[in-house]
Amino acid sequence: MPKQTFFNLPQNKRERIIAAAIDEFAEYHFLDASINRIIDHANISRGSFYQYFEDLEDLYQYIFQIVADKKQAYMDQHLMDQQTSNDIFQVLRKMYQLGLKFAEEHPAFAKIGNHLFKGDKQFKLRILGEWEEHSKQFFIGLLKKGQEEGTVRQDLDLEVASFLFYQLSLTLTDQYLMENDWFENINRYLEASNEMLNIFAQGIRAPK
Amino acid sequence: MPKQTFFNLPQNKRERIIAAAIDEFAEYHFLDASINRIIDHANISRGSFYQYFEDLEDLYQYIFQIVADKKQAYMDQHLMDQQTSNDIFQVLRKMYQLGLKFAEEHPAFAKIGNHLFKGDKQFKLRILGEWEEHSKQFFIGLLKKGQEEGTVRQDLDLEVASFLFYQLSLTLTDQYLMENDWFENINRYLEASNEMLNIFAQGIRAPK
DNA sequence: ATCGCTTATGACAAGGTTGTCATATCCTTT
DNA sequence: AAAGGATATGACAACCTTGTCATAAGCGAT
Repeated sequence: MPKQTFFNLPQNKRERIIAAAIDEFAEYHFLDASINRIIDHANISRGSFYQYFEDLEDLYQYIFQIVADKKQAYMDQHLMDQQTSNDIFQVLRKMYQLGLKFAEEHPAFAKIGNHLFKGDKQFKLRILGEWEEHSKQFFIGLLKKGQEEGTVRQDLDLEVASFLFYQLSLTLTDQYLMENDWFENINRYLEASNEMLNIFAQGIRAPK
Repeated sequence: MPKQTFFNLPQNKRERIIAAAIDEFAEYHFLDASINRIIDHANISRGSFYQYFEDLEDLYQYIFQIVADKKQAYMDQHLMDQQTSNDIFQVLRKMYQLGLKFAEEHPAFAKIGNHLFKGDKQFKLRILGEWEEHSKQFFIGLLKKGQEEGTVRQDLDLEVASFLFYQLSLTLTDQYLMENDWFENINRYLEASNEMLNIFAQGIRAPK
């Protein structure tokens, strides 16, 4: 957590620092980020930085919390507005869509997340803690529900399917943020996510 | 390409340097690798390094070529030994399997490739050139053949399916090399790759 | 053994990084 | 206005990085 001094700062200065940090962490993984670039960009002195934060990781955790909150709020908001259909295929479709749209609307935030997921495993664990495990369990729960309702094959390996859904949503966002890697534009990515879910749906659906 | 001096070296010294470089590039992406660590590990002086190589990228390209050749040979060898079935699902299954087994048998090599695929896009392009595009076209060709034979749905978006196959093989290897991320051991990964292909197969197969 | 080519060496410059600290400035309260 | 606490500053040490270069050592042929 940043020191009290940071929160005493005039709003505009605080925001300048936050903006500089977001830019830095969007471009570089935490382990490659530089305090020098941040203080240059934010126009504060080296000494000040250490008056506000313990070190770079202190700042990173603060920024990452902002990102995580933003994404959480985004998902909550948009998953609500349309009444949550009980169809698990609908839920998954919506999640993929929202993931991509969040990346489109908040590329810097998305890039920060992306660096974290792609980069050093130790660091990822330190920042995310149990989050990834929860996420995995969420997917498994969703699929289990599908099995109980009879819409998902009984013999499906839920762990594997959950791996598929989770990893592919990360890959999709990653590729999108990479810019013109596989697909041309956001719409093609949305199309692709849809088609992928069609494949999955047909692939895991119970036979009639 | 390394300078002539390097190739004039006594074999054992050359191999010491290659081994040190492989270790370094297996642990760190090229952009994070350090000449200092390599020369320490190889027990040569700083000056010697520059007598053998233009710079670190010169060495990297040399090492990467070794890795690429090794993998190519591995694939060729094992795709041959069992007569190549014409079934595209069989081919894909075998490719996933071999990818994982190569990573198991040659973890350092696999890690080097992995760093390349996960890391900086500019650098990846510089090293791989058109390779990724060829790879993509290979998958598309495979699927197109399936469509012509009537085993793959006509309305399948081949670009998306190809994305799926390509990215997932990378993800699978990546997760395996990360050690005990999703699945416990190599066998569980092989199982997972099989189950994933079952899902895909059912997902893209033409209706009877 | 001396000449000459090849190889080896580590000190060095120039640039980057982080964290500290003595000093200066600002601002509020008295 | 003066005192005192909070904030700002940039020089500095310590450590890393890369690439160069003058010098030294090895080694084969004459």
